[in-house]
Amino acid sequence: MKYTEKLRNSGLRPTKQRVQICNALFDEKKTFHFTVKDLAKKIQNKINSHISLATVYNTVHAFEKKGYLKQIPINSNKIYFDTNVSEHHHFYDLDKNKLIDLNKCDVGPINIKKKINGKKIKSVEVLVKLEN
Amino acid sequence: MKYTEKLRNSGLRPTKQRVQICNALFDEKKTFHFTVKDLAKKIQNKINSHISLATVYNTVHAFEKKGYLKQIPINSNKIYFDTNVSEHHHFYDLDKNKLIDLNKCDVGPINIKKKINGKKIKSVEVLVKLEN
DNA sequence: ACAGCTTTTTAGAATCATTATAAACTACCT
DNA sequence: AGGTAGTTTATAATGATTCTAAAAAGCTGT
Ligand SMILES: [Mn+2]
Ligand SMILES: [Mn+2]
Ligand SMILES: [Zn+2]
Ligand SMILES: [Zn+2]
Repeated sequence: MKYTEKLRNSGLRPTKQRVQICNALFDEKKTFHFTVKDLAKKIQNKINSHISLATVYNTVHAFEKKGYLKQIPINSNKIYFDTNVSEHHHFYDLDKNKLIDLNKCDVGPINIKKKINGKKIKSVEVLVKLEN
Repeated sequence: MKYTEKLRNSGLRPTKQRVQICNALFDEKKTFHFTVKDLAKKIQNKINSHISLATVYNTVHAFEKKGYLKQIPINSNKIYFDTNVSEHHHFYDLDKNKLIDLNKCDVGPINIKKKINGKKIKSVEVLVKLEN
């Protein structure tokens, strides 16, 4: 199987559900943005067995912890995830309510001048809000 | 009253509740970050009358629409607001779960190279995640 | 001050995303 | 195959936010 090793290597048992979620997430030609609800629906349409919503939540969080997915910082009461885990940024179209990728090369280098004692920078993410 | 004109000028009737919310938000020496629940609690402690949580929600949203407050882009299922409406950015301390201001001058100029047809940029916000 | 009209406040209910529970099931090891 | 720890599941619980519709308050003209 395509994803059994990936899962096993990060200490996650390659269950049928996890492999199906991997298929939905990582088989696509293009990376994409999603909420857990979106993803669960997508999987139901793809396969004809049912995966519990709780399992999709659990798995998405496990994958995020392993770095297979990341969350997108945005002010919403829903959490948006990204299958593109490379360093990149986002446009947020306020009218269509849609996220659009900004590759790292689409944004000039970002220089954080302030330091916080004893803390190190884990990530730097830019959100560019768009209107008409 | 200190805030009646401000409210009236933006088409909001200066009710007792709105003025009290203004006091809690804008009388502080320093700007701050909050959730609506936080703010409601702060107000209850300050005054000894009660303001409905729904009113605090309504008012915070009205103020945001008028530009007196802004939301902070962060991946959380709670919405964080900021009384600092100037162009600035944020550190997010992942361990303490706390937001820290980055003044505009703490971050070098940000150059967005990509354009989206027919859209204009409303804001550019940076979130810098910190870990130990 | 008062009537008439509009906006606002309010308690409570409804909604919706997310997390917790704990029993049934499955993968893995020997 | 049997034992054990990890996983899935339906369902309940939680918690933030929004909705509702009736009561209260603000405003304008008299
Ligand atoms: Mn992406
Ligand atoms: Mn601030
Ligand atoms: Zn992205
Ligand atoms: Zn701030």
